[in-house]
Amino acid sequence: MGRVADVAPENACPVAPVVDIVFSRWTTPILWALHEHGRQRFVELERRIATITPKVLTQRLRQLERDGLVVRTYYPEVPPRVEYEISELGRSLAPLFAALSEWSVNLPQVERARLSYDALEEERIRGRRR
Amino acid sequence: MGRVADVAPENACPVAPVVDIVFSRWTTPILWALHEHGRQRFVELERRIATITPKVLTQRLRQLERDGLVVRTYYPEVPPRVEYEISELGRSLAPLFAALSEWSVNLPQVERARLSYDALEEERIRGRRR
DNA sequence: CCGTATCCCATTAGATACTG
DNA sequence: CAGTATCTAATGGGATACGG
Repeated sequence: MGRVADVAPENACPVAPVVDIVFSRWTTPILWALHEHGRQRFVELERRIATITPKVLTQRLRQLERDGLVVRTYYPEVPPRVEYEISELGRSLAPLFAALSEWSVNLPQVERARLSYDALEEERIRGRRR
Repeated sequence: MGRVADVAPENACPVAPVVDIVFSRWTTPILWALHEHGRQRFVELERRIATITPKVLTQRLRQLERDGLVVRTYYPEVPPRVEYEISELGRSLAPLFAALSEWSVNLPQVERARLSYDALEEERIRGRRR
């Protein structure tokens, strides 16, 4: 038996399922908005995230609701009112978001790494032309 | 001045840039593999991740290298040898990965939420047909 | 207000073949 | 071994219009 090939794909990276749930597209700003500003209506989220379209916002909110991270409450008034809030399970993500936020102190270092890499790239290309 | 509209898109969610860097597609299993099994060659990574194609693996490794999270070392031998390892900056992600790993205890709860949601959906649909 | 429906386009990934 | 090149398939998101 090999040391590598017998690792099932899903066991290769145990944190992958969590990433799929929490960091799939658009979910971070949505969860962040709900986490920071509490219970709010559809339009508020729409305005806060600004670049998101209602279609996509709906899709992602449904997904988060299905995963139990967000609670949707519908008030059958005229005009209708819908409010979204983070669930208890969603709130349990707080340490994760805190870790994420703390790591952002390293963003300048990433930026420097990129500049350095791009500079070397540029040099490599010019070297080839000679 | 509004309370919502004047928030710049990039400030709406301060952790978004970190997510883009660390949790873009395929980066999690790659960083995990390097974090868990240390310095290793291209083929080893390829075999470990199994479902990734060499093209995509190359693309993501280049991105991680450019962002300073991974270090690539080329040995001009025949046949050529290339080794990848996590950088110091990459290692600073450890607490983040730990938080992720800890949160995975909640995966069963997510699964239960999904089953519950789907059951209600099914019921709603059947209710409509009557 | 809170979405849905439809169409279209762009990015990304898979398949496959090939090279220094 | 460590990639690159090319083509194609699919997924997802934007624009727009409309409905309960």
